[in-house]
Amino acid sequence: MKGGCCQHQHLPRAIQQPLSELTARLKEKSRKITGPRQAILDVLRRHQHPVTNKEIHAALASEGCDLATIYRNMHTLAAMGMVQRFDFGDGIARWELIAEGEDSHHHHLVCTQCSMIVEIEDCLPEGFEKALAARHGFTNVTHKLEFFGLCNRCSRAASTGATMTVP
Amino acid sequence: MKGGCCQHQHLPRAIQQPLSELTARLKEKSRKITGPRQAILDVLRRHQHPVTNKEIHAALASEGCDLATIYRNMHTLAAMGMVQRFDFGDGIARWELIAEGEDSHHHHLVCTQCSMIVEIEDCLPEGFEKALAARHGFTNVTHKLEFFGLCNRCSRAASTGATMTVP
DNA sequence: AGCTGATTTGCAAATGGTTTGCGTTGACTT
DNA sequence: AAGTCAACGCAAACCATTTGCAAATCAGCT
Ligand SMILES: [Mn+2]
Ligand SMILES: [Mn+2]
Ligand SMILES: [Zn+2]
Ligand SMILES: [Zn+2]
Repeated sequence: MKGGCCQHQHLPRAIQQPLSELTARLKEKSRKITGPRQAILDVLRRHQHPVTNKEIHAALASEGCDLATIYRNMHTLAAMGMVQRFDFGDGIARWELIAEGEDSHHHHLVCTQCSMIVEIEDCLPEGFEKALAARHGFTNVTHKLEFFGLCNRCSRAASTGATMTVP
Repeated sequence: MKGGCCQHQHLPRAIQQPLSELTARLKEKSRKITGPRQAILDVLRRHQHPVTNKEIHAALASEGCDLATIYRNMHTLAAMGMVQRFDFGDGIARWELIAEGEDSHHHHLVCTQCSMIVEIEDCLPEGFEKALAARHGFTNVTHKLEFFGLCNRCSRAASTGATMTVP
């Protein structure tokens, strides 16, 4: 196992954006810069992987706010194009901050055992989606793609029959 | 618009299996052949696209059963490998019958306007998933991939500014 | 700094899909 | 035909998410 506290892979997608830059984007769209809003953005800013509303809520230490406020803000931020929603098929929304003007489209590789997440930059081959759209007469075609499997640690644990410990 | 009542694309995936063959599979796995079970399988048998539990429930005409029974049976059938679950990101489970021994892995192209579904046989290029797994030290990697866009009819309606009528 | 009005929040209740407890029914074995 | 246990119906519970409403807060203006 190579270096660090955990073997989570941190490919920093949205390069750490200063909070000030994020609130500036709020102001541009004439949204109020409230306490909960800043706190939520600050949590997102510090996460490299998609986080659930509940996780955001838990991460709000002192400056906590109501869960409903988080749900409402994620909608607002998504409509503003500041966050992107991901679905891993468990019916729970996950969110990731989007850097200004960034092409946020990407995918993930999720360990079905320990929930470790790896950011994936690979995507469908060039033209794949376009050809598919043309073939079936569709327009504005996008896709959702997520990978699932056993991470290094979990597959080793499974093969040795060791008792799993969720990190 | 080429022939037929609707332009839904029916690429018959699970070739119409006789109900008797389906119940036989139940018997093999020593599961009781009940009324609800047969009715559910019969509904699935007649659908070419993923259906929700609610849709199955509605399709059960006279021989109706409780919604809870459908939920329980879908779990059972999934565990037996007779149905496969699909997720379109709206938090609603959708199910499709799997032919005996069939490789059920496939994807869909969904119209975000009218919910029309097209079955897609294309998949990731050979080796794509394997390479990704190797690169990140994962094993048993699978993926979920669904496409979304505007179908022919809906994109035409959108461009002409016509009032939409959901078929 | 104080006033004002629209936005945002907290709280609690409502939703909607899904799960579960429990007593009863009924499919299948003997 | 009788016994057994899976499966069912019904109602309540669960859980993520949404929503109504009154109170609090932010932003712009005097
Ligand atoms: Mn990501
Ligand atoms: Mn299908
Ligand atoms: Zn893992
Ligand atoms: Zn359509």
